[in-house]
Amino acid sequence: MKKNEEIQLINADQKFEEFLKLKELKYTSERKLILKAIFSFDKHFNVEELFEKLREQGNHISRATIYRAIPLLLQSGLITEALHCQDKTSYENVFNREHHDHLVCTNCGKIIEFYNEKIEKLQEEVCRQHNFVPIEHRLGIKGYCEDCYKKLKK
Amino acid sequence: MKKNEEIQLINADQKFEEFLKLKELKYTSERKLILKAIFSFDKHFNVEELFEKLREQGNHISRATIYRAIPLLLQSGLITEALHCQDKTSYENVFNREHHDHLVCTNCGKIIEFYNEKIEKLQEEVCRQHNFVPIEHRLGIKGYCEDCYKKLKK
DNA sequence: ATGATATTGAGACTTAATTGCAATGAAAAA
DNA sequence: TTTTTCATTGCAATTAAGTCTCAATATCAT
Repeated sequence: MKKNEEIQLINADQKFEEFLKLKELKYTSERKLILKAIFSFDKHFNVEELFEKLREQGNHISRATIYRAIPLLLQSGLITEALHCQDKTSYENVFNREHHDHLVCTNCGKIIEFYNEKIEKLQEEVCRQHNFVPIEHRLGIKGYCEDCYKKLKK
Repeated sequence: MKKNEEIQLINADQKFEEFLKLKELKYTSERKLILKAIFSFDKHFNVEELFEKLREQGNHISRATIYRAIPLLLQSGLITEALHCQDKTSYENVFNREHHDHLVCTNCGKIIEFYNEKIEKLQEEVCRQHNFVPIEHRLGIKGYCEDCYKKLKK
């Protein structure tokens, strides 16, 4: 684990602990290990991958426990549900990362992240117009990445 | 069925037929009935609702057939997968309807549609910057609608 | 250290979605 | 119109994600 990842994990750990305390829930060793495993992914993961990763790390934690931890991690804001790419629900570690939106290539699956300040502002404006209080948003644009488009044109 | 709905159905019918012909597939009576049933929904539906609707209309069409028709309808552009609101996958009839994005209340499930020209343009710009060719996009903002926010504040 | 209670693991269960297969039906070819 | 081909259908079996139950266990406030 890289140095800065380690620091992030410690901070995430704290945040999760505070969240759990607030809800009068317990910060069990299983939950600690799950959080740690999440940080060993580059970014995206699904439940099955998380289960496998934990086993690799020598910790057998039941799927049920993982499924039960997910809503807590979502609520605490440490992860979010990722763009519904294929079949399985997948999640994204978003702790201490900037918000961003996605361009998803429907051909090769490549994901390009982007952030556009103006779009963000306009969204806030739309919410105000409808007296809507936003929590989070997700913008996904499906299409063809440069390489795939070239291939397909041939 | 209202007059304009009828006309839309006829056009959708044509579009679906063309699509199937192009793929050397058959436009069966079952597929016709499924399309008709979709048009009798205000807009959103899921497979179970579609199955029920068909039964109400006196047509017993098996779930398998419906499940097999869905990808074709998606590919033909007559429907799209709707914002993943709760558990079941739901779809949206988008034939001849203006594109729009969604505000989704996480408390009561209410969906507010909106369209913002500037956001659309900015998205196109982002795509150009990344040499990305968009097919479709989806923007969903989760949060609290006016009523629910008032209730929660109390 | 103790006790109240949240949490865990295992496996049964639920439910959405897919698949195999024999019978059927659409539509191109004759 | 009839024949022929092969996509399509319905049913039931199957898969797979996710949830639930319950006895045993672990956490944490006191």
